Amino acid sequence: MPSFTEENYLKAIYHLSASGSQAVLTNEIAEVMHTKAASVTDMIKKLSAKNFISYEKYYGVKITKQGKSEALMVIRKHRLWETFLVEKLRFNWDEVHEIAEQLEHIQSAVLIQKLDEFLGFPTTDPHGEPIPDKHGKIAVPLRQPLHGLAAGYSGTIEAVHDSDSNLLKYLNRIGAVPGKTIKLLGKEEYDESLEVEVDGKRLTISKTVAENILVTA
Amino acid sequence: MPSFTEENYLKAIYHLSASGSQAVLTNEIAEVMHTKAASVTDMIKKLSAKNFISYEKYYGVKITKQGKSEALMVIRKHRLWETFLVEKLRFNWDEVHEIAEQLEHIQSAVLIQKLDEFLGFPTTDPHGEPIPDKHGKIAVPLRQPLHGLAAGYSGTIEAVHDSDSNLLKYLNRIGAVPGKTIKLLGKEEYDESLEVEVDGKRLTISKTVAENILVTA
DNA sequence: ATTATTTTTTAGACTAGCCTAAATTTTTAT
DNA sequence: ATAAAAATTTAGGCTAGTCTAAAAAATAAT
Repeated sequence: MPSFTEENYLKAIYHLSASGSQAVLTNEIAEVMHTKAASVTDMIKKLSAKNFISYEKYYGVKITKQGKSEALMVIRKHRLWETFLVEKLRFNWDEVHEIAEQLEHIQSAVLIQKLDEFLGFPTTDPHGEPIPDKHGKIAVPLRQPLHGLAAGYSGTIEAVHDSDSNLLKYLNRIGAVPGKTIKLLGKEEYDESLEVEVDGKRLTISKTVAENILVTA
Repeated sequence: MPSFTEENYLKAIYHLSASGSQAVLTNEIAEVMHTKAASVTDMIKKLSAKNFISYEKYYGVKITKQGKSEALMVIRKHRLWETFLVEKLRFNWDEVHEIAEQLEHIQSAVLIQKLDEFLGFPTTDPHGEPIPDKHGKIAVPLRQPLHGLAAGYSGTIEAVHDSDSNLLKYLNRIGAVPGKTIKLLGKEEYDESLEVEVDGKRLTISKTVAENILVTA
């Protein structure tokens, strides 16, 4: 059974593997884990010995089937708990990430099964991210950052990145939540900010924000 | 903020303080923590430095106001989560202890407040134990082990000790659950087993079991 | 193609929490 | 009252996870 720390590393490596199909680099892991490269090297050796990743010195890391399965279970737990917190305990969507970071490490298969059932087997979490099923199967969402849409086109908001509370508060305020239609009216060349329409209202959003809004065309 | 381990030690010391009004001994702590006396001495020093306990070498340990408050918050969380698991997730009462041992360490005051509200501000957990309120106030239950009742008298079951799954399964089977009336028909001198009546049925229970059933006269 | 820079790994050290073995203090028994 | 036994503490060592500083390898630049 992996430790809390091992689970967090696996999650990070899984996410880094998803974006960018190359091997994952030590410094990339160090960055997202807010730790130093030397610490990452140590952990890499441990995870490698447990066959969660394959590792070649100075080259990088690839996640194994077993490692992916482990990571997906942690992600499943995280997203189910987030759903619980919002749907049942009436948390706002910007308040749940930190708490779910703790809850995702609770060890009990039957707990997660019962929680899933209690929630009515949800398929997405409050930020629109797909919830892996009990076999670790996850729907591959077809979507792109709002920024990638061509001017004049509309999209449906599928998901938003969940870890920044301030971003989520802002998105909530402007009504940019999953399910909503958003129209890209135009791009400003200078700073790549976007002119958009949500809920019949026109507004300008920065490039940074646009990159965190995921839409389907 | 105390670590998981520190919280577990504090809980143990709190419980040991409650029974027996003396100072708590190193070996007593070692026993309930399933650890060695040397390890306990180390931890005692740490908890003492943080003013959760007062400590005199070779004499023993007393819990401070601050330590008691900390322990009561962990107990509050444990009992609220147990209530959640049984009431909402439909766990049996003998399956929740281990999971609550993990959940009790989740750090978020607002989570516990919202959980409490979600559960309708329960005052006792599924085993009949009182749940401390958000200020750490706990109802002092008036009760005694069934074993202490005089022959011929009846009592209402208030609570049962929660940590042994097999005991709980057995108590459930014979109907000895909180709220029920139990009558002590007689004691067997030889092995101190008890003849009792629950649900109109007569049965014999061992001394060990009787000690774990807490009744009010 | 050789030097400079960046990335990664190794070496050595630290804290938390645990252990065993030995020393010390307290308690019990004679 | 002193010896024996039990309880407790100290000393030293272990693993997990982290760090800094230095060494080694890979990449980029001249």
